[in-house]
Amino acid sequence: MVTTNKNCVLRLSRYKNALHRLKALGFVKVFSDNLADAVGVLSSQVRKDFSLFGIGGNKRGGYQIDALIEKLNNILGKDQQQKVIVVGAGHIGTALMKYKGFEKEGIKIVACFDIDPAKLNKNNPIPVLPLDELKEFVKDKDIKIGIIAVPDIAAQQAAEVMFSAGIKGLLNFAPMRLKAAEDCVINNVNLELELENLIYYVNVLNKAKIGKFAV
Amino acid sequence: MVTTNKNCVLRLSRYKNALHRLKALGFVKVFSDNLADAVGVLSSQVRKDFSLFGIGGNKRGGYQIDALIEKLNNILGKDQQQKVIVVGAGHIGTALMKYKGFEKEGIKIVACFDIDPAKLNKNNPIPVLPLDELKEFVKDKDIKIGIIAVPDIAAQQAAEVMFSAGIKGLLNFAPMRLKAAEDCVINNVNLELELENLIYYVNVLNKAKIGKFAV
DNA sequence: TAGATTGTTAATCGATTAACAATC
DNA sequence: TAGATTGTTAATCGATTAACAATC
Repeated sequence: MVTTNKNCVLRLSRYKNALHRLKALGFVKVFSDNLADAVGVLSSQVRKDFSLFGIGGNKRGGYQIDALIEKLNNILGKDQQQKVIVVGAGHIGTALMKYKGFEKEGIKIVACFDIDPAKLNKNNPIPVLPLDELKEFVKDKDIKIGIIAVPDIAAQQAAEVMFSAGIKGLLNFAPMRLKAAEDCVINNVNLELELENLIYYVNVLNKAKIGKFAV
Repeated sequence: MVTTNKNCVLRLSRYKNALHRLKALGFVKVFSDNLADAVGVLSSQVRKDFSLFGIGGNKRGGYQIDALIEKLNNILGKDQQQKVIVVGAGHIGTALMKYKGFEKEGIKIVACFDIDPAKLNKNNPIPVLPLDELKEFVKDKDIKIGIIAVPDIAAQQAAEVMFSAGIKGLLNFAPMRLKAAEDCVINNVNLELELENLIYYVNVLNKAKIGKFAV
């Protein structure tokens, strides 16, 4: 079997975004070379990625942008609106509910759940409901994707409630590794880790520079 | 020169976090094997990572947890508090300012900057100041790390203001690639991309399952 | 000492890049 | 047709894993 690694799928998203920009500029077809430039990879990488997903172009004619966008949208599940729930109506959960960027990507946060009665609000545009109601809601609406925005201590339990309700993919903002149920995927967004990593590289660059002047 | 890749540095953070947990459980020393279990890698990976950074243990005696934490903290720049600024006092910027998780990692958001006068607030525990004041503030306080939490259209300009003020590392929440200044690092947190990627894998798993039953 | 663990070297694995035949 | 571009195969590169000598 052919291996389609995670980076490859991430690149598909980037190609898709670049294609939208190129289309907006009036382009109708594109070569692997153009797309490579737009995304910052090599053209052979583009062609390789496409061939892994069975996406073909025309020898000497490149790729039709519209058809290409459609194929990528299909692969990435963007041909239908994706409903997502959030667990945790704290600062991050609330920011995500209010964030406008998801809409244009066909992603809609349809509800938030919390255990704190003070945070509940049925009448919000995106309702904030008691965690008890999660299971029924998710089953009813056949939701597959959830976001964890609770404190780390509550995260594993939140994950288990979500898995038992039928959620298959989690985006986890709690700074800890969660155990995934069979057949489920977890992507982690660990802000502390990102900043810590950034600090390391800034320090390294800084030391390299000081070293350069000193030597 | 030895290559210390990005994954390796991320693992150092994970080792450090695992060591804190082990220490809290009363352990004083640890073997590469234990640490590997705790983080979910192989013991040879742990020893390799340590050797890349010149961290040694005792043959047959493992590693002293306290000494190891100290070395990792030193490498990761955690021996001093790291001051960070945020640009953009929107939903995400505000959530980050209120987020409690950074403190225990020695990361402190010291100010936020925005162009919208309505968002300014000098008297906040974390003041929200006009973008005009960023440069002086950053130079004065010798801040090296910044977070971009503005809409994508404003992100590149925000980055340039920050670079020109002396910021060397950016955590970028705007869903677009930014051009980094020489000697600067950018880590991207692209929420749309994370969700899109998650949706792909959930669909793949789902199709695989249906396939399994159908065949 | 015997047994266990490190530190390093060699082997493997997987992803990226280069090369080029096919062909439009 | 000649030239350009795809699609695929082979080469390279880098990271992970395995193996094992050194040694506590």
